[in-house]
Amino acid sequence: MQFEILARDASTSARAGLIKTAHGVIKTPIFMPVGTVATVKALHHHDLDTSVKAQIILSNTYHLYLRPGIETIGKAGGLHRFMNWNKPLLTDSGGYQVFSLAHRRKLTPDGVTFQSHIDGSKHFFSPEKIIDIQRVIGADFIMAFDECTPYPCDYQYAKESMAITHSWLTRCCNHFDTGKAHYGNNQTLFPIVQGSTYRELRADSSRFVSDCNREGNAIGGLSVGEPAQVMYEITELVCSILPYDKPRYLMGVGTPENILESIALGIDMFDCVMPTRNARNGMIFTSEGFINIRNLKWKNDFNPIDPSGTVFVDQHYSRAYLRHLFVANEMLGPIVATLHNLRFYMWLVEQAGEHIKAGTFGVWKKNMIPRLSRRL
RNA sequence: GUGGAUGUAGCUCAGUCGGUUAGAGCAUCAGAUUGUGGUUCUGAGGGUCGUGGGUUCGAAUCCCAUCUUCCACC
Repeated sequence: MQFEILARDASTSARAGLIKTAHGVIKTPIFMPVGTVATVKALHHHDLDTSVKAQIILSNTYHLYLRPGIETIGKAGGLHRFMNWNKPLLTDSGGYQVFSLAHRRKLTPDGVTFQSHIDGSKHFFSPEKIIDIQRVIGADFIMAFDECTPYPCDYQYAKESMAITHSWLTRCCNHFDTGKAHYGNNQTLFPIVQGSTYRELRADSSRFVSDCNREGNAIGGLSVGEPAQVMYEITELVCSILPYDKPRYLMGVGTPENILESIALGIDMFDCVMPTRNARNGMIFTSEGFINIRNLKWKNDFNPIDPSGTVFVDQHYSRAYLRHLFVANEMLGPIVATLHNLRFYMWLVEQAGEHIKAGTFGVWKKNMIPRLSRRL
């Protein structure tokens, strides 16, 4: 993996660049659609590629490990071949899922025992095992095993949790460095900064992560319920410590507003379920605000879904029709909404990149923020 | 015509021995959703208990009349 910064904004810490991987080049800042179980729900690959213009998608170690199982992924020749997606992939380590989904989990310094949310079967994840699994999956970007602390989180717990995450990180790096990729293409391991909302812990964790000297770094444990202002303050602090010349990935963020604000703080990579999950529940994000397409006020609105949208469904279908699809519980509703929302998110980060290169990012962002967060 | 059954929210139905402000599912309306358990989750509006009398401290509930719908038999 190689990272090149092409331009930086004068009025903020935003930057635009390129990440080169074995499966293609990614323009940053980038939004990565979430495809938890080796599918971006509601879309087939052709639309994801040519309509959404996704450059990289994210999948999940915990989910793939439980189903279909690592043996199947290995026999397929890795996840790229299994799902026939030839662009870059990133896998989350499963740290987040073990704590948000699994039952009866038990955390020890060695790792985590837990029961599957699918069938209750018992499993054990250690840093070494998570690396081994992600080697078999074979994504271009793989994540260290961590604990994502909840919010609020008391200081003592956050400190102890961070210490465990750091020890796991050291083991992840050692195991990663003594192994090699299975399918000939290089993989890169991103460590994750934790430390909850405590500046002192976040600074410690940022230094620890920086000292791992990996090709890129991630920030975890944010957007878990804390006020947006707290998230921005922590992100700013962490970005001031993480190396400037490596990609920074803010995990799990966020709303369109969150993304623009975080780009301004120096973040290059994002992933979030919001555009896809909310699409399936009828929430449409646009450059003029967001709409709940199920609302009665759209019943006889025959205007395009998004007049300024950049994907064919935006002009091809009316709001009244999309509302009808949702009210009738037709599967085309979530398909159209997901296609729209993901393309909007991609458009948003593409625009951010263009404005950074043109030197107009600060003004553009200031103009966009109040429009993005209003309800239509 | 006779006998039986039926009637409670927009729909389908609960409602105990007569006892607090008559409930549920669906539908409607609105809200939520941040490293995806999402056809999900939360909330709201909606009632002359067919109608009219009666008994009772108190009736969706018991009694009488009447109307509706359905079934059976003449």
